[in-house]
Amino acid sequence: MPNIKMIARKAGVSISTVSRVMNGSKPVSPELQKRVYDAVKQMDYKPNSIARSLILNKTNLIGVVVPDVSNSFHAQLLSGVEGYAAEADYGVIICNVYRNWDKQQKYFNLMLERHVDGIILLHDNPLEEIAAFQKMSATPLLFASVPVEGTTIPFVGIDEVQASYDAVSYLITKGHREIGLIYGECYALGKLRREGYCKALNNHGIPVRDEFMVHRPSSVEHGYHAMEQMLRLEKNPTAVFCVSDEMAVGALDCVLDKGLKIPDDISLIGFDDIELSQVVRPKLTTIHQPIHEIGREAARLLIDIIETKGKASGRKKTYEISEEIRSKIILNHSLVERETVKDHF
Amino acid sequence: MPNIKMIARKAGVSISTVSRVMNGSKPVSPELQKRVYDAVKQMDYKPNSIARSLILNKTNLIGVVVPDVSNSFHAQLLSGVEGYAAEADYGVIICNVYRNWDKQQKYFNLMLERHVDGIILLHDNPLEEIAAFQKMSATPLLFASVPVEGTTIPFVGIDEVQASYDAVSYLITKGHREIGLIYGECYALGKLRREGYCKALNNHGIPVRDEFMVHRPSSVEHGYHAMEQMLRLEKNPTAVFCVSDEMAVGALDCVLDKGLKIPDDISLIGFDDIELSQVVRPKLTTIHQPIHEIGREAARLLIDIIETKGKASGRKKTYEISEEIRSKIILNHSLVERETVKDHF
DNA sequence: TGTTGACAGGAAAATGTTTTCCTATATAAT
DNA sequence: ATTATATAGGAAAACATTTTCCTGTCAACA
Repeated sequence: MPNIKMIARKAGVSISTVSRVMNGSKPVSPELQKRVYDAVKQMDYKPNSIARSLILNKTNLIGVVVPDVSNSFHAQLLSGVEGYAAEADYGVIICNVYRNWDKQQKYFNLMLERHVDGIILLHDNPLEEIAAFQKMSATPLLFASVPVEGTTIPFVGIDEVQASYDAVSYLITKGHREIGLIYGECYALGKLRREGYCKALNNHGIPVRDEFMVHRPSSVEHGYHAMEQMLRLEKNPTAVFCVSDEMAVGALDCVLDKGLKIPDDISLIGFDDIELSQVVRPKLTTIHQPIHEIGREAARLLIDIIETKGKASGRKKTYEISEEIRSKIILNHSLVERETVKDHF
Repeated sequence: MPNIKMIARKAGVSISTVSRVMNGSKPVSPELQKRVYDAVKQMDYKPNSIARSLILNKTNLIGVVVPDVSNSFHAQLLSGVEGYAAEADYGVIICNVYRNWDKQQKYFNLMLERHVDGIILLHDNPLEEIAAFQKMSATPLLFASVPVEGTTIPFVGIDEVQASYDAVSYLITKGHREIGLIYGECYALGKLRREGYCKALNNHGIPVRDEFMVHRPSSVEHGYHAMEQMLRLEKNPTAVFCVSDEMAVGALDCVLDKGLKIPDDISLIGFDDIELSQVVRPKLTTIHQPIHEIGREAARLLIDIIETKGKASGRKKTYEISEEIRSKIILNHSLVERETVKDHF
């Protein structure tokens, strides 16, 4: 692979000139420009981004810390991130923590060593770890899809409690009054979605009943078990709100296995609108999250922060303000009616 | 962030000594070692991997070129890759070509600029592009899950024709003689799986009929349409082999929509055993690929090649041999019987 | 005692860029 | 004509490492 020195020699100019031509960082006479371009083309020169990174202190790399890439939701989000990042000439490196939060520390160190320009977090990190990280490095962080409370770290996602509220209100509108909740163990998400659930019940004068709320890790299998537990109650709910489609699918399986019909015996509503929900029979009514879009916006905002931060290294004031302004992006959710909810009057 | 110089100063030793202690590249007296370790701990020093990469000409980064990360199959494979890579201290950067093969070129350039240590390809690349790439750089390549013919590039995956053969033989064993094939547009995969299909029919004295083979891009939706087309035949097949679970799920949907029963009216068998296949009703009988494992093995083999290559830069002979030996890893597939295939005698 | 060898550790080169600093030339202004 | 100014372009520093080369000390051996 040719390097800048070889190009300089071939074009009969100095190294500086080649650099200037490549980056347009200072005017160069047309004559020399041409000589350089010719040499570049002939030798198929590509600047070594490592050397660049070293001196510019910028890697054009962002890290995505993801609980589990093989999970449909995360994969889709990741795809959104990658899409925008690629357009903006950033590379994406993935840190799959396999829902094993201990790995987090290892990955944080890795990202520090690699001098990633920014990090997108896809799960609710313990705030102490975040704080510890921020103490060590100024690398911008951003939460996507998981709104962690008690931090000023930028966020992009949807209004979780409103979305849950909408889901449950919809069930109520359809005449349901005994409404179960199956929610996940993710602290941030679980709490907010449960909050929306309770709020909806309260606003419609329906008492919140503890036995109607079951709480499991988010997965198809746990959704199944959660529903099993729910069906052991003396009186079944007529509708169940599952806080993720994964769990909803498991719950659906369980209901069918018990010989009950959906939506005739029990209505079901999910959350996320992942691919699964359209494929399952009956098709799942659910809250749609613009997952891909969340990923894209997350990348956009993060890169924005990275670049304004870079520019403003002299004048700090302006940067902080502009970051503050755009530090929370809430995208629209929607309810998509499919086949798992039925009137109940 | 502290650098090696600061550590050296703090420990009262030379830069070289710090480096030697960090890497164990040359013996250092216990006394100085301790001084260095203390300084490292106190200042929380982490070697800058960029500077390292620059001088060692090694990034510990591998690229994965993936048609579509949000696709369940690819996401799972990626997760396998990342898993092994992380253990071996490699980072994974993703190149999502969105099934848009033009982006390929852009990504190849990007990887060259970034000096990735190796690349895993997850789709059947035009061989000319590969050849062009190899002309420009010695970066090791590897195909995972897609066996491209006519190249010596290492491969990790399953025996595609045998697997298809097994699927179709299974249907035949169950008494089916009119067996449809829905296969994808991916050239390498489509060709091999079709080959297995034909071979199975031939070996059992069943004529291959053109109208029983329909050919569409691989997706749920296209699976649906493919099945629609198949059902317009004067005489329907009694069983259909879909060359991917995605298509099978679409096909299943279509059959159900037409008011037919699965497996009573039509048997269906898929390929891949992605998450979907267990969640769909009836549950899909399919060929299981060890997807995650393929990813892991791909990463393992690639990294192996990278490292032996690095070591052997002096003596080239041994490297080439050892690479040749292990350049194709075929993992075991299996047939998983679920609910979409029924006897037909 | 003098010579050889092993070996710990430092100085400096090398990696491939960008950018600062400087020089020399050309243009404009007095 | 002389000075001032802009500007094209080169030399070299800087980035954070690893590694080669060298020096000096100490032990072993003749």
